[in-house]
Amino acid sequence: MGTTQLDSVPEPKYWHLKTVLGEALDSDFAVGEILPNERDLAARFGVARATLRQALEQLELEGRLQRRRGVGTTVAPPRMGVDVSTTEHTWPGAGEDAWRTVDCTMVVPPPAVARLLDTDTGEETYTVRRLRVTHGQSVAAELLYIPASSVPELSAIDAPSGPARARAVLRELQRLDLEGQDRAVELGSARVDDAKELERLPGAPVLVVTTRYFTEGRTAAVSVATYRADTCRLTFGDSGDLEISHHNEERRAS
Amino acid sequence: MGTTQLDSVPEPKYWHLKTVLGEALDSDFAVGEILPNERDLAARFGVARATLRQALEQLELEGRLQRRRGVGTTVAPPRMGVDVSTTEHTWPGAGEDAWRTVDCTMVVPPPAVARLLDTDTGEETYTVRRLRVTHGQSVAAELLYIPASSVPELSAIDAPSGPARARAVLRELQRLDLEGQDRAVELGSARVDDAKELERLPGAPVLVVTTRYFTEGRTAAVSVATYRADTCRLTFGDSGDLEISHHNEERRAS
DNA sequence: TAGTGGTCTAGACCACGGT
DNA sequence: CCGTGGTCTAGACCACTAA
Repeated sequence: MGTTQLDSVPEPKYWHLKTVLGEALDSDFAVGEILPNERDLAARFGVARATLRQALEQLELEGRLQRRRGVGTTVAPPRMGVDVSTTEHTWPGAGEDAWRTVDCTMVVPPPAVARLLDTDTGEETYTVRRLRVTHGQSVAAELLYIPASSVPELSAIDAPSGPARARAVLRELQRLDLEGQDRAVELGSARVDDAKELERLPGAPVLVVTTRYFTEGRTAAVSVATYRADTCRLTFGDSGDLEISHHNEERRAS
Repeated sequence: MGTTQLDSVPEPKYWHLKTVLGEALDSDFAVGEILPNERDLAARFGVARATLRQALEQLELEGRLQRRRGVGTTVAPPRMGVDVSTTEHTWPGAGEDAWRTVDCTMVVPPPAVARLLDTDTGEETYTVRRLRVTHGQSVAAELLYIPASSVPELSAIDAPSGPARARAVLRELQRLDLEGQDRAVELGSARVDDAKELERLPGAPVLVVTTRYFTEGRTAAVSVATYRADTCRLTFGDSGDLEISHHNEERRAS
């Protein structure tokens, strides 16, 4: 008889639903296929729509579903691997990387960034906006903060904004010796401006990659890049094409 | 009068709530302090409890709050930096790293892992369970999959499980030449067993770090480590002690 | 036992995308 | 215009923790 799992800890409905739906996605649906709408699905499973939505939210968080208002819920393709390795010791914008430079403004960086830059809080920095596009999709939005002291040659010119200015700042950066960089990844939620660039709703889960660029023993620039957490897998190294599934298999001892 | 924000796109209540609460956290609360309970807060802001909860969920996702059933909602400390840099070319378990080895079982790896290992689907592998503890907190749970072919010396022994067995497998691994490793990070939700180890509810957001260990041109082992996304910031490099805030400041052009 | 957060319901209305 | 997902409500009960 073996100790058959006592239902001493009954599984929440949405959790069970998520499992069932996940299995259905594996067996009965193709990538891109649209699911029945939420009201129908809820009725079919005999739960309230809010409960069904809780399950769908989890599956979306795991990158298995994509939901768009006014359209419907579709089966998401596997996450794409996005290389964020730090091996190449280059400044941002060097060579032709995957980033599209959008514009440049003078901005007072958030306190946390100011702390990294070791500038006075309230001091403005050049702030370059860039977008990372891969396979025709916007996967990340970045803000690059560069204190004026890092690019002294630029201080004379007056018009401190616009795409041309952005490229000028990047060009000026590359004249410095890049001594190193370090990187951190954490979970965040998309600010309204990032959300718009990434074609997501505000608050959507994102992976925030913070990079410090060092030169002459100090921090010359700080980049805060927000990657779509639903569609991206960040890779460090030469494994951009490996495929990680999103299944939630339980451990099965032999 | 300046162009006062037309409410052409009215902000959702929960989003506005999140902003207000976030500011209150900065100014009026200390780390560890407990907030009023959800029913009181909802009443105070004149919204339904579900709406308030949506705001709290976002703040928790950003690592600013911690909620525990039966206890209350507290202000979370800043996320801790956890080093996951790949620079040290060592096998897992070498030296004294931050991992605590728990046990070892024979498990059929999930298909995605089997694909990385290039084993037959359905083939069992040694599976070592480890826990990463930092500052007295469990921050990550790992499953290390090692095909029997990677540690041929072990195949004779019979008892294939237990902590002693786990250490034996790791010891055997370190006799191999580690030629390289690569790493990927993506968002996931905690499986029930990981959730228990991490003292979180099932489905809690986690950062999944997948590492491949190479030897002799093939993949000798694959590690799948799930880190608590609420309390951890993964660092790559020597920046373990830098502090990134979780604020959602908007860009303010000068 | 009292109080907390977690789950669930059955409605309602809104914002958006396509027809 | 209709159908979709997104937001919101006002309840209810459950699971957990601590006194």
